[in-house]
Amino acid sequence: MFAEGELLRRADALAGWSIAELAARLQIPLPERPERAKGFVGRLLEEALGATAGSRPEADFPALGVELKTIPLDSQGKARESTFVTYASVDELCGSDWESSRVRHKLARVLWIPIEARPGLTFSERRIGIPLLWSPNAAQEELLRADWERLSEALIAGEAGDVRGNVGQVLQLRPKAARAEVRSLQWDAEGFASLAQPKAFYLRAPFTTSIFAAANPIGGQ
DNA sequence: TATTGATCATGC
DNA sequence: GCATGATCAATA
Repeated sequence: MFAEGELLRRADALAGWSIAELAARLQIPLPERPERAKGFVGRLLEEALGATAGSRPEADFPALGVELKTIPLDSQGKARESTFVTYASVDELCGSDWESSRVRHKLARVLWIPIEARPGLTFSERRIGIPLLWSPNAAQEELLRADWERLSEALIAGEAGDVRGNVGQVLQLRPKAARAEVRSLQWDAEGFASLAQPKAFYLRAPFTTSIFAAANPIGGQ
């Protein structure tokens, strides 16, 4: 396994490539219907950088503790989408605090790879940007912790897991399932089971935008 | 048009 | 079914 610096160097070397060019170099065919290939760009970058976890519940680079995330940015550097972090299960949140939470561990070290995005762009037109190796600063971590605690409490308290996506300043809980009617077994604080809609933590787009803005102040490229 | 809820593909 | 990777698309 290589070091963090080597990972960043490899990611830097991809900047300027388009998604189509990178796919061609890796001999990976482009999806015929891009609108149905939601995870394609993320998997392509995993492949390009040698991530090992695949679909296993691990960091993408276990030896480094680094999580790889692609993020669609528009021409102004604004994130176009929220960022999936991890599933939220009531029983796991019950005995957990922020320090030991999966959200904190997932976000402890993230290699962000911006990908040009705006409606109508093809894979040939979507270029890879300059990567950012990030850990939350004190202010960012405080925002995340406050939201995580609020959302966790709300999820645990909610009888049917009725926390909506409008709660949370930088972090939110949203449904995450193949279909809207999917329900999964959850246990509450007293150990009672119930069926609830699976939910996951997401980073709100403005927060992700601010990560790049802070790292790339006005005037920087 | 930004946000929230829903969905698509893949590998066990 | 669940966790990985996200983006689509209806709604507010």
